[in-house]
Amino acid sequence: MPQAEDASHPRTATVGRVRRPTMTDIAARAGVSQSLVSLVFRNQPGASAQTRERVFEVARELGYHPDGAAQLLRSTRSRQLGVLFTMRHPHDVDIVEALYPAASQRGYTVVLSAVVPGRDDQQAIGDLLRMRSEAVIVIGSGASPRQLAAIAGQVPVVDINRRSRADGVDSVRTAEATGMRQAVDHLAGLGHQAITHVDGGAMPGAAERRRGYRDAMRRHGLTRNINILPGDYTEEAGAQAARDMLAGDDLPTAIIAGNDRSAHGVLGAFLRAGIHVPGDVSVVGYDDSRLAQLSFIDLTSVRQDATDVAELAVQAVAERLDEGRTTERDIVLQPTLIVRGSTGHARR
Amino acid sequence: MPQAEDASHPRTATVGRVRRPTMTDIAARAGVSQSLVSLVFRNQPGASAQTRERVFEVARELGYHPDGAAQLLRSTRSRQLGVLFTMRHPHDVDIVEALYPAASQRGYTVVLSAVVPGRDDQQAIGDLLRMRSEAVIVIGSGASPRQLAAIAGQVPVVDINRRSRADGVDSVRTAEATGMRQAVDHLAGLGHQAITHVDGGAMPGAAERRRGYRDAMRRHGLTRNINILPGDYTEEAGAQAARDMLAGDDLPTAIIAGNDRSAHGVLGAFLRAGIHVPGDVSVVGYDDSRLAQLSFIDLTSVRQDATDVAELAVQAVAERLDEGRTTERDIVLQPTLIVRGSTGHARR
DNA sequence: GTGAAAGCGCTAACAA
DNA sequence: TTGTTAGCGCTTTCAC
Repeated sequence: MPQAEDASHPRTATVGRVRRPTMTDIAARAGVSQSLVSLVFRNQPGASAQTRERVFEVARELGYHPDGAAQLLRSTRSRQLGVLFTMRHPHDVDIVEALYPAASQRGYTVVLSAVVPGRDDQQAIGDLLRMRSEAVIVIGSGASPRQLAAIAGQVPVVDINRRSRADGVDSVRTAEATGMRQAVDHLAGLGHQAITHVDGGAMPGAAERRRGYRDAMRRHGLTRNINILPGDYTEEAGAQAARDMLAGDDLPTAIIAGNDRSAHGVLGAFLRAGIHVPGDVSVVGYDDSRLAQLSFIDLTSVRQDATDVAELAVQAVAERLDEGRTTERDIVLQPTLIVRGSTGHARR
Repeated sequence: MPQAEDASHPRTATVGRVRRPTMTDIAARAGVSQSLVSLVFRNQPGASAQTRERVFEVARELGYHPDGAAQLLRSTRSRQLGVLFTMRHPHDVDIVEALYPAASQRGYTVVLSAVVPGRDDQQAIGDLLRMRSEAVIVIGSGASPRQLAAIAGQVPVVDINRRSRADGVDSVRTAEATGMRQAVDHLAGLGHQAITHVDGGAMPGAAERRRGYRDAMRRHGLTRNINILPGDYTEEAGAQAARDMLAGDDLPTAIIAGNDRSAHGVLGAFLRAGIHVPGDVSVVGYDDSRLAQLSFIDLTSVRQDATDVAELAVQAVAERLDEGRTTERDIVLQPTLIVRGSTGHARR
């Protein structure tokens, strides 16, 4: 965790940056004390309207920007929430976007740290802690329970879309089983029996969705029709699964993909092969991301509301930070099936 | 710019966070001075191997994380590059990802700030400056030249995918005209004459692509076939344009979309309508993003290499920060047409 | 309504 | 090889 840094790029350099104006500069120019300037910016009582105006005016003249490092250093609280994310999944992006207003509502600020090829969870989390994040919100990352537990020892952690199996880690997720049941119910109601699931492998929530699919199929007496194809939440996995189905002689009448991206791949591969959706095969996605909502995709999908997820995640964090909760919470949302044009009556 | 903050969420709170271990804590426990600990972490010469080891050991015991705020405050340089981005466009995401290694190569670190609904460029930039970003890299944002020029007065700014029209702002972009010419050449070579362009409206690079399309068409003696449909780089705009074409009686034999997302919409709407690509109509995208590369989309696209763009952007910044360049640079990359399965001989 | 002063956790120059 | 010292730009008492 503590790691020596590369010393080849010195922090002090010859060229570097010019000095930015400070509160002291403003104070000098406005003819007041630096502490008064601080007070004004913090909107605290104790300065005359005239002084306030003068301070703002000088600040504007000087092009002043508050120095976050100094604020952070001096303050006991940072009120910053660290967000760990990848930019791969549209639904994750929706959650990140929704976190801004959710955090802001409770007086928190968001700090982003991306996991990208060549920059793993560990580094991304390190950055977040270095920046004094008071909590870490993890969105669909590959961080292990062990890793998360280690962070949770330092700051509250919320794992999104995955049941937390680590001590001190809260989780916000949807009732995957319910979502899958809704999907299967919907399809069964349309007369489908041969319903195949393209799963998400080891991705967050995939195991629960798989289980939910199995249970729902059994409940409908479709045990013998249970069919799970391996996938990983990507378009290519969905497309590959679709091609495999086409290559076999057992094309199901309906497919439930592990997520929307996978469904997109299934849809694309089918359309290319001249298979009509939903005429020949019905397709259901999961997440109800932007992708599902596109008019030419028009995908029936299990909706996980990004706004709700974001708000509950921030709430979980706030409960720990502001209200002193110390026990784990596993927050489960109820998903809703959004029926669109990719599902219809079973063929024949 | 200088703005009073909301005082309702105090920086100091009752519950908040526990104290994190500091260098002083490590020093005390390891029986050395705090400055020696600092020296060890900075990997500077002047500490015995034994001391180093002891310091690291204690740090691990204590779960020490360096305090970025303090480092930042104390250091003359932050070596942080602020990146302004939205998460909407796959190509932008590719650039963000590529910026990490590019920055790291030159000893810089990346700080992200997202523009999302309800959080405009101004706020996102403010955050970046507050965090002591030494430069701002702007990716396909809606920030006005005026805004960018204002920031450029404080720190170097690189505008990606858009020709900088602001003082002190560098830009990194591809030769849009060349890209469009390659696309038109390719299509003309396949016998296409009725080549329509679905443009990107006011989006970055769209005007140049439009112009490039017109010029290329003229060069091929296809002036009378010039046809530009309004768009905005989104799937829905592409889909709408496709539907409009289908509704008319003038379906072109080829379409060049403003970007891959738009092409995706065109493709989707056509496929839905039973139009075969490339049998009936050829489609070309722009960006060569992940989307274009998907096997079931397989889109011929004008490639803008994200890695190159990222490296040149960081280079431009480094030239200003480390080498003292003060004049503007407009860096133009040559794009390459990547031919895939969405283009073929003109019908009839 | 205003100012002086202390100190957040570090870096960096200097002394020992 | 190690320790001392002085801030970085702010927030936050506590005096005036």
